[in-house]
Amino acid sequence: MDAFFASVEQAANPKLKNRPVIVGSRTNKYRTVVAACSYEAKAFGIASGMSTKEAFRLCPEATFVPADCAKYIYTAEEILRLLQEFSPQTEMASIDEFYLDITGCQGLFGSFERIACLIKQKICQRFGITGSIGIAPNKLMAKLASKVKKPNGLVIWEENNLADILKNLPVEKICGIGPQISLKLHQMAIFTCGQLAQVPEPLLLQRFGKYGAWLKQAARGEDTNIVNPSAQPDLPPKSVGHSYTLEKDVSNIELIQAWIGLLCEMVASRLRNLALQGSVVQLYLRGANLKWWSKQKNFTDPSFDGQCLYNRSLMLLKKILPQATAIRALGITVSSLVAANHAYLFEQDKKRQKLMVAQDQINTRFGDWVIYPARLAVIRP
DNA sequence: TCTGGGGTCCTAGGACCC
DNA sequence: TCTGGGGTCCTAGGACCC
Repeated sequence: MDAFFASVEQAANPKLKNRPVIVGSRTNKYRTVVAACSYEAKAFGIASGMSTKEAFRLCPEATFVPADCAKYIYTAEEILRLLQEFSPQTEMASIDEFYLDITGCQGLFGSFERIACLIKQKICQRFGITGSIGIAPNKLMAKLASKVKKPNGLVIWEENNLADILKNLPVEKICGIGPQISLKLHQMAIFTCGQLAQVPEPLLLQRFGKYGAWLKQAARGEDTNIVNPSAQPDLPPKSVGHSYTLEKDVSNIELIQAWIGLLCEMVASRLRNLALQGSVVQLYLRGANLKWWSKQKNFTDPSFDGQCLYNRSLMLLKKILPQATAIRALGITVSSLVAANHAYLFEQDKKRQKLMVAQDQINTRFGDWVIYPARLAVIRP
């Protein structure tokens, strides 16, 4: 999808149409970055990942819209259903990316090009937004092709043209080659996929480990991944976390603890909602100097109780705190997730379980965090 | 004047076991 | 007193994605 979050907001609110729109994180308007921006905003030089401060410097008249993830997830799932009418082999790869295996679908809908046009037309009619489509022999190349002509593009690559297309393509255009890998490749005087494809595999294996074999394949436009309809985002997650950048750097230990407590409650309530619990707790802190510290520990006994996660986090905090002074941001992630177990032996655990259920019910009914543990009151006045 | 928040996967080194 | 070879688990950290 093109500028997905911003496009959805523009489609939902006519006042935003044809205007520069910046979608940013809901929690904090000032210390945040651009999650998505409309093409009208891109014309000012605004891009995803840029700090909102910089974005407003480039375009003071841009409209800021806090991200409304529920709206985007709903739209994405509706788009998925629409795409499934064209091929059952449809995979939702992220909130705004989909893969369709349309092998053999020509009999039903016509040529590949016609299928793509139909899809674009239906999405536009139904949601008032546009997407860009790439058609190629595999997922890696289709994704690349889809980015060539944004927005509202359609690019078709044939197998026998791939070598020509890749010959002068910068390596960093390939999905999976990020800033660090491309820097290393540049240092080896490798700048294009054509050059990368010529490098002897043993050299790549030596420099990049098993990743080297993948690099060589990718540079040749090869990709063995198949469109996997079961790889839907509703598979249970492997970790659940929350992080938060504070309005101002904080040195007061009680405030830091309270923020950790709130994040633990947020993570715990999501775990309960997913019917999961986790034994590994990771605490990470970011200092005023932007340096990160993190500690994790496996507590073996999994939990979805905010109080328990909080106590565990404080043990980790003790190990980090001597190195950190003023804190800019903090985060909690729980992993090693297993299905939640509600069979409690002891009366106190049964009571605690009832308390958590009540807390979740109240917060679901009356809004997030109308009720929370009293120790968080210092940051939730 | 400072770059958020949600994830996944991989590697390396150390502790520990047989 | 010194020692190999196989393995698992834990923790830290890096790299990537949207």
